[in-house]
Amino acid sequence: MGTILPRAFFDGPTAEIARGLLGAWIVSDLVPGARRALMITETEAYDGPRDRASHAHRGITLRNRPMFGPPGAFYIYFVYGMHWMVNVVTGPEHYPAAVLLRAGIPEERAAGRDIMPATIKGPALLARHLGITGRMNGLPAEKKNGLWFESRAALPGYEHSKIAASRRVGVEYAGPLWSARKYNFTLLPPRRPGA
DNA sequence: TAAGTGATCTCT
DNA sequence: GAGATCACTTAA
Repeated sequence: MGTILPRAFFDGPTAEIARGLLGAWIVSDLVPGARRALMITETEAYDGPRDRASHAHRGITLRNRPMFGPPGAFYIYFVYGMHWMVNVVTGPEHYPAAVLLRAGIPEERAAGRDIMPATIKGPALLARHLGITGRMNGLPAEKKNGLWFESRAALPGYEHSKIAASRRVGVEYAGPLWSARKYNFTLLPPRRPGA
């Protein structure tokens, strides 16, 4: 059990929150019969109206509206006719920004193994693993909504993990300046597997 | 490397 | 209303 991250956690600079979420957990009661949790290992920041990689760059629309709303809510959208993407909204209300959740380690595979735990890698796979669909769009991350964030003790081997910052994935359309921005954050795995 | 898939957005 | 695009995944 961990401490639930309050809404205030998300009311700050987006890149900072994207880093802060690494090693934190997202917990879901959305899959019938089993609580699922992932330790977050990869995030991306989409920060403000000038970020040309962000859906909010061209102003508010029906789809991106949650990005303009209060921090700590989910922004979830559908792409390529089959995939759900999960973001959590950051920054002050009316400032469009969010953090995309791209990868995590499932707790059931992480516990008590001496092998390297398998990572759920890719935003659509992460969403599917946690049973997340568009019905969570715009809702705050709270336990009563079945999807929330927790701070917990680090997984074995991850106690002193470093963070790598690199370019965001799949945003070439944003042009050289914004696609080169190092807004992708990855929690580096331990040198040796397990603990 | 390319197909699959359909909502969304931008232009007519 | 039409056409292009897409913060991806999987099979080859």
